[in-house]
Amino acid sequence: MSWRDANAGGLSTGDVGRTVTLAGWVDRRRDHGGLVFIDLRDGSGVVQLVVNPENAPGAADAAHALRNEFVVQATGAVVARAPDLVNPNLPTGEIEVQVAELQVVSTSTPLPFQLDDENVDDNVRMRYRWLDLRRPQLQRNIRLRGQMVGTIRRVMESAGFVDIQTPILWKPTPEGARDFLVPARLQRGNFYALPQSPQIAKQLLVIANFERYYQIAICFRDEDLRADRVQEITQLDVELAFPDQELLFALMETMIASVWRECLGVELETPFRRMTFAEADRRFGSDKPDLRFGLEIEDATDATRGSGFGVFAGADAVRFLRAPKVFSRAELAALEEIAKQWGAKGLAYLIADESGEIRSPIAKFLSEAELAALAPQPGTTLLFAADEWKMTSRVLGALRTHLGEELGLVDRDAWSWLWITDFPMFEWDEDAQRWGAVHHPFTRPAPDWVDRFDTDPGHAIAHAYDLIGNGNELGGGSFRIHEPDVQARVFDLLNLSPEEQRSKFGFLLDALAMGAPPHGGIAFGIDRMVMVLAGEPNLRDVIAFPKNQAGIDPMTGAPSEAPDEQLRELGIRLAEPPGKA
RNA sequence: GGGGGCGUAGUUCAGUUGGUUAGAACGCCGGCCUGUCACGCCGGAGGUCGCGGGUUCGAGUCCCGUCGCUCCCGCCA
Repeated sequence: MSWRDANAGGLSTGDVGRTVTLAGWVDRRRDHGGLVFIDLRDGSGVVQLVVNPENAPGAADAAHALRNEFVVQATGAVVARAPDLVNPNLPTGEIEVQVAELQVVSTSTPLPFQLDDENVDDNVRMRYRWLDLRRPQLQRNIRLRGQMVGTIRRVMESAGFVDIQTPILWKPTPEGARDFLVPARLQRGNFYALPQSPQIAKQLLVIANFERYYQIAICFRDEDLRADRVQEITQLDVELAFPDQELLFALMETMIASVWRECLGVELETPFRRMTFAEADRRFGSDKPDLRFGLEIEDATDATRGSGFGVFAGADAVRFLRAPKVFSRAELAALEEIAKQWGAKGLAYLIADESGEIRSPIAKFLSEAELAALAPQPGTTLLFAADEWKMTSRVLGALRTHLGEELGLVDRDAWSWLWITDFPMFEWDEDAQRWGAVHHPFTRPAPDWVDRFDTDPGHAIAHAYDLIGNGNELGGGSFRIHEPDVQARVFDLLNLSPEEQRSKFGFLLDALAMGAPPHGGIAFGIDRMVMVLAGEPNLRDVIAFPKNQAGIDPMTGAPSEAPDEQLRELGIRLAEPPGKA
């Protein structure tokens, strides 16, 4: 006997007259005392079962006892509904199944929350994730994710990339995110680390003559969490020998376009737009601008050089956004809060109301010429940041993103794809008092910087790129250093002593010295890609079994304390009693 | 490490200037119901108001502390 010979959601008027056996979950039961209606749900959708005690008394008895989420098996004839009984809200609403036999396969206790309740606390949902996952929205997200990964694999395979797994137990890395450490029982006192990315492993594979490598890899970072940040992320990791940027970009655009075509039926326009980091910073105050709306940053530094407003006159940069709205006092206060959160000292504004009248606490300090240069149009508010250039970018970039959402400027039907190129290579780390790599220390300088990046690290440009989708950093990569001496010079600049270079990256330097081809690649955040694909604001809703913001899995209770015996075996003694850090 | 928000029934929430027995909806349980599709109608059960302390004749409400969750900043090569 088979459990079923049809899918609930797959039935249509073409099946009328067929006798089918279905199995699935009771989505809802409407018991009229005599007639009982059951919405039967399986992975394909929902269909209405009708149980009539006159035709099937046994089935009717079973039907009265049904509750939500019971698992049932039903056999009956597919019939067309009378025209006045058609349910236009249900894809299978033109038909129903007249039940002849009905079996309860499995019962359910009362549910901790209603599956159709959109607003249940995340932790309750995660605690009972198997229920949460039954909701149509999560079904869609998780199935979309599987479909996306399938598409990616097909595209990568057909382009000649070889899928190679790299170790989960790897070597702790000195730079980058905090490692998840794993005690090594066989080497007491020593630790593996879970990989933050297969970066070095994939470089070694290409050096090993696998000229096109890819992997769907899980990467671990022990950092604080956000709505769009989790500890274990899934990456599409790609590397190729003898790289050509045009080739790589085209391959990745094909991959993305295939995903959007096959998963959403959307044709993306390729090639994607490109912009240098400097241009993105200047126009949008961001290295991941959302181009589904305009609202570009304007520069008033020169116009306010001799301003009567001291803050403007003395600032390294004066830049502003021209928001298409006359904000209220309360709204301006809220915007200033956001600006301050991002590091601004304040948020100067200049309102031109509908009649063109200027309202601004700073207007009285501004000359006619300054006002003319700012050219405020009626019905707008100019929002100013006056600070060091970097801070004005940061603040106005954040405000721009906020206003894009808040004022409904974002075109919801559009897809914004953008390559950002020519990133700076190094960044001065104020705390550590040394240079740090913007991308990672294996990133190659741009061709005209290879010889001199260490003489002017503040201006050196890296051969690195990001792919931005709807304002999200979905992918990032670079060309790598394949010359041991160049790699050593980067390590020197990053203040790694020769001894550290040897102990931490000796194997990489050795490999680079034994016939390393030029190589480069890219990695995409699969989770974020699904998030953008599905239009989900929360990363946890595209992950089957996520953890909460404290890194706890409310379902399993992980992480949990280790028994003393286990710790002894590992040679570990807790310096402090278990608890929060 | 820091800032904002939240914490009342299984779930989502309301709860007035501090005042008698803390409410609603959904869910759950029982009964009725042969065309519903968020079925309907009648009845019922269900609460350590996160926890601890304080003020008060009296605290869900005010004060202090604490814990948890969430969003954000730092951090995330």
